[in-house]
Amino acid sequence: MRDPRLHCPLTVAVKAISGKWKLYILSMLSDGTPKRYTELLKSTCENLTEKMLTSQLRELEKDGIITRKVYPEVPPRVEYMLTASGKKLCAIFEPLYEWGMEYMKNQRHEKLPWLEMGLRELS
Amino acid sequence: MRDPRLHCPLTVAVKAISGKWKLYILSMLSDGTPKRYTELLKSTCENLTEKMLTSQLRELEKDGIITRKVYPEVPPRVEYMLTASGKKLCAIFEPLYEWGMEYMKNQRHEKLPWLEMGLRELS
DNA sequence: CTGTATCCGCGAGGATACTG
DNA sequence: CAGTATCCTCGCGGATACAG
Repeated sequence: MRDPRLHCPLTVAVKAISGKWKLYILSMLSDGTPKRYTELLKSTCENLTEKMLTSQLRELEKDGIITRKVYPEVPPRVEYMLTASGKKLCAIFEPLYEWGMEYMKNQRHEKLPWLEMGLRELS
Repeated sequence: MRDPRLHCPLTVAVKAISGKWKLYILSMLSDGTPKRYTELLKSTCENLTEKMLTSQLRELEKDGIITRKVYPEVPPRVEYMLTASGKKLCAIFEPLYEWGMEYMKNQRHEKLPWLEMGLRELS
């Protein structure tokens, strides 16, 4: 907490979504239906490892963006979903998404199979 | 460009503002008046080094978010300002800023001298 | 099924010195 | 004034193995 940038709400907000897999997780949860651990782990073709998924989920939970619900069953079941704060956050993604579209057009990134894997458009 | 996340406009947008000093620079430029190199370097109490400032400015320029204008004078003068794209980006910061405020309230980060140094509120 | 526990490589970011 | 050029540190993220 020495870094005075962390006293800026804007910086804090950006940091909260800057983890490598956080946008992916958030986009998965943004449809409102709870998702299980394995569900999140498997629905990306990339090698999102268990350690990474867990660490990102823990940070999002600590930041009050998602909730973690454990069902006392065998085998264990854990579901993740957005909090009210997390839903507000996802709502802000829309204009950012639009900006990113413009950006990519201008930068002429290679032809766009953008959303065909994992990262879905936020409704 | 192997990372398929980079095909997602949202991810791309967040990456574009994720450099350590980019929000600081953008907030400095957001009032519309051009800023000189030294001006940006000095107006933070933290040790933002020349190398860091330069690299962040270069990336923002490459991403079409800011422009760099060199005046052929002695001593040299260089001014940075937001592009149209950069202004659109800064406009999106407002809701993010608001979200960050709520976040900080809930997290009870230490009492708030947030903006007293460097990072100013975006108008 | 849903996680920890280690170990490690790599690259963003930092310190310092030098320059047109 | 407005930058390069080097070198180095540090921790994020990845690979793999193990556990309740």
